[in-house]
Amino acid sequence: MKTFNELCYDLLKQIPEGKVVTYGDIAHALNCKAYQAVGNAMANNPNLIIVPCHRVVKSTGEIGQYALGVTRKVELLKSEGIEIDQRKVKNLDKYRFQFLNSF
DNA sequence: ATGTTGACCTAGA
DNA sequence: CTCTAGGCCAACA
Repeated sequence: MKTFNELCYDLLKQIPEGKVVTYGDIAHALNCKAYQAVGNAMANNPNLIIVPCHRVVKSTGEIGQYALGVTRKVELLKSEGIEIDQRKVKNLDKYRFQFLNSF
């Protein structure tokens, strides 16, 4: 049994380019409400290259945080074609990626 | 086993 | 819209 964090990384790896998700979405995909645990998984940041942690934002549309800094996170998101207003995602629902089967 | 922490969420004022 | 308070879950010391 992989840890909750590993599951989070798996889900993140499923996120395609130009798509973003919220911490709550990841938790919901795991049929749980461990929003904080998801954030903790990102904070652990085991594999920043393999896991696109930069595609995870808050439910309010704010960027949240990033290991390399919020600025770098915004740059990456904008590089993927996502419209961002300084520090908030404009059409979050438009770029929202919905996980299919988490089981 | 208990307590603290964290890249959070929701609701109420 | 902004601010405050409570809750929620897993990982770690």
